Amino acid sequence: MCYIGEMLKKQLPLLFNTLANMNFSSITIKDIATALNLSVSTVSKALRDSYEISENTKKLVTGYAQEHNYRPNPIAQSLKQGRSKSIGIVVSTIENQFFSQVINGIESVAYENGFNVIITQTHESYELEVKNVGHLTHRSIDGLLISLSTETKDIAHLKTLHKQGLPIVFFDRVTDEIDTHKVIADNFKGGYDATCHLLDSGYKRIAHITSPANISITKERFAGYSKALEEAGIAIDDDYIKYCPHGGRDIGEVENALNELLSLKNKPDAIFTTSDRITTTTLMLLNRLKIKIPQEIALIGYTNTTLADVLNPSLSSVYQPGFEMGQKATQKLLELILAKRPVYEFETLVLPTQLVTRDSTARQ
Amino acid sequence: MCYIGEMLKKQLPLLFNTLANMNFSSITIKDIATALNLSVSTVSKALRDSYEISENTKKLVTGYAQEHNYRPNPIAQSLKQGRSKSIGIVVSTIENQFFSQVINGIESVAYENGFNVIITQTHESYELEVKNVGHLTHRSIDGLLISLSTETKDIAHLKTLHKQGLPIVFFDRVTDEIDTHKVIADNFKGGYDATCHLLDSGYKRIAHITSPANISITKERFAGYSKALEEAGIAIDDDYIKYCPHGGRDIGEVENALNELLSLKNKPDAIFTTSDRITTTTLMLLNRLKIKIPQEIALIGYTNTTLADVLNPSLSSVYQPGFEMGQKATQKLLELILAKRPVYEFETLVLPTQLVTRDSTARQ
DNA sequence: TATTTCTACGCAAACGTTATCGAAGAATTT
DNA sequence: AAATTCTTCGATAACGTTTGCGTAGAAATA
Repeated sequence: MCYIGEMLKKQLPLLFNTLANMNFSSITIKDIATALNLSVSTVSKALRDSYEISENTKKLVTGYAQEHNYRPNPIAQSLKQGRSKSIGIVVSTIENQFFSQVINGIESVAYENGFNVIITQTHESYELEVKNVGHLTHRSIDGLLISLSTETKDIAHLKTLHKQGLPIVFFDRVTDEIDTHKVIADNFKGGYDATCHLLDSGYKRIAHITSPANISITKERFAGYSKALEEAGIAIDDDYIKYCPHGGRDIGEVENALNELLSLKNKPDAIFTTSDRITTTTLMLLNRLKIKIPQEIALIGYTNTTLADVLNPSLSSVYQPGFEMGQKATQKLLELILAKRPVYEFETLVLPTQLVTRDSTARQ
Repeated sequence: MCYIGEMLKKQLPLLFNTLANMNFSSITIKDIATALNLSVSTVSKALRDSYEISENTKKLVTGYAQEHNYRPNPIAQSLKQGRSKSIGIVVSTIENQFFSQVINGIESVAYENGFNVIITQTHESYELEVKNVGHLTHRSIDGLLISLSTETKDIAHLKTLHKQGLPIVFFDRVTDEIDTHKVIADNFKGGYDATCHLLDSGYKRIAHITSPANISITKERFAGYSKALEEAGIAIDDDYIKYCPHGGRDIGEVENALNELLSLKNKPDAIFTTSDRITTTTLMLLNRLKIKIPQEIALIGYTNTTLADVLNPSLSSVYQPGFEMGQKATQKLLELILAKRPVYEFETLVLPTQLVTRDSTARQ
């Protein structure tokens, strides 16, 4: 029909390319081919340094490519090769500094290996987790890094993918039901150390506000807490254990837990909290209630905020190596992705936590 | 060659699909076509509800598709349509709560409209900014949301893309040199309000620790600071203005700024800081130096940390509507992306900041 | 010189879509 | 009954790559 239009299109491919379909990846292999009077396959092979191509034409092609800033279209490559060179991440929320540190670790390793990352957030919702995982896999990720949401009890959505062969590495909140690499902090020791520290500082009625019991970190940290109490000859009091259904996502659930603790006949003299949000929210609520820390109640908790030092009072905390966790998890995932043959040997890396004692647990 | 292998491949496409090329997007249009004895084009049109297809076959196809959980391969769609339904984000670091709040706003709007996001971080490095923008555009993003790094002075890398027609929306740290939509906080008013508050509280020697002068937010906030002082009849003292080259990325630069202020003959009695990192680092350093806040020096700063209330002392701050900024910026970007014809009318949205006064600026 | 092996390149198919066009048969109009 | 229009579908090309295979000519061997 529009002959002149077609003519122009042939002569000015670049112009029309940018104006028409908004694709900014400059020139294509085809452009190079026509410019150098070669076939696309020759150009492709030259760029990939194939033995089939002479040194002369290789130089010709790579020269022209560099000059015109050629970069292969990753979408086309993904389609052809069936892999996208990108990995999916599922965390509860990046507003949590622990997770943003993990993500920084992930990125550092991923970028180094030519992979890019796609970050999704569950906001502690099972439904969103399923949805995100679905989105990610349909965007053709090569592998998945996931920390389960607090709501997640059924992991069928992940089992299916795992069976289909999608490389998955769990970090932080893991599951026993899938056999693959996992990277976690030493949650048992974190809970144990925190509780021991409280005991050593003279506290005896130690409460525990934590995430739902179904997620791994809750159980592991609780186990450490229990062990420390047991060693000190103190019985576990169920009244002292409070669970926040959403891991502290809502202030209300922490408020309820705290109120229940404060209305006990035998009020706790110390609280050990897990999860960043629960910890900082508890601190805020205690301050709001004008309850002196640590004089009336001591507080120690898991948190990765860089502000622990400058909180009121400065907050004793269990710090997790988030950045390192991200790095390690990504390394293990890349091992799976790049493996020539199926991997059947999996390991669980346990990274040390760090107890930092500050004013909120000062000895009375 | 391997006839039996080929036979199997035809009969068990799904199995081989998953085992061979690791693509998990279940079945393809072709699978549906062969299963229903239709052509691929018919199936494609049926799925897209084309008028060319009878209701009968439409039902047949969509039924089969649902049953077998068909989902179009987004990679193939991207390649075909020249757009990827994804938008790129460039921020300094997601560890900064302000930016993670912005990102949450971005995601909320993007997902609602079927777009996914790719987040990249500059860590305040110009080099990384250029690199990230390059990566993003070559991954065929449909649009870009960017807050410039503190190091960025030359924006040639963005000008080129903008000229080529890539939809770009700036937020937070913007530039005059590119005419497009921008979403910023009312930085002038933020600086003005903060300074007025200090003046009202009786402080007179007000220092200012801020980001490099080349980025927009620095200038705007400084203008507000200046205006407030001017109205109060106080001359601007250059000795009181300190710039942190990396916006507080390194403790050292904040430490230098603070030391210089503290060694002045006429020490400031209050400090107004910009940027989350500078603010919290200043607080930490003052505490470390055992300088009483606000008795010796008052402190107010830009920060979006949810912990301002519970810092020691609780921190007066200028809060920016991060989530809303992300939402607005994404809405404007989607307008550009989805526009039928080129857009030439651009606007700059200015969102109100919120001054929250707390103990760190209490009246003396 | 006649045959074989290299060397260096092009053809064509494929990845999963979408879109243009042509066409067979049915339904409608003249 | 003949001509036209609808309806419904399929063949084909295209997006930008990669790759197996075929092959022309040069080089090496017999």
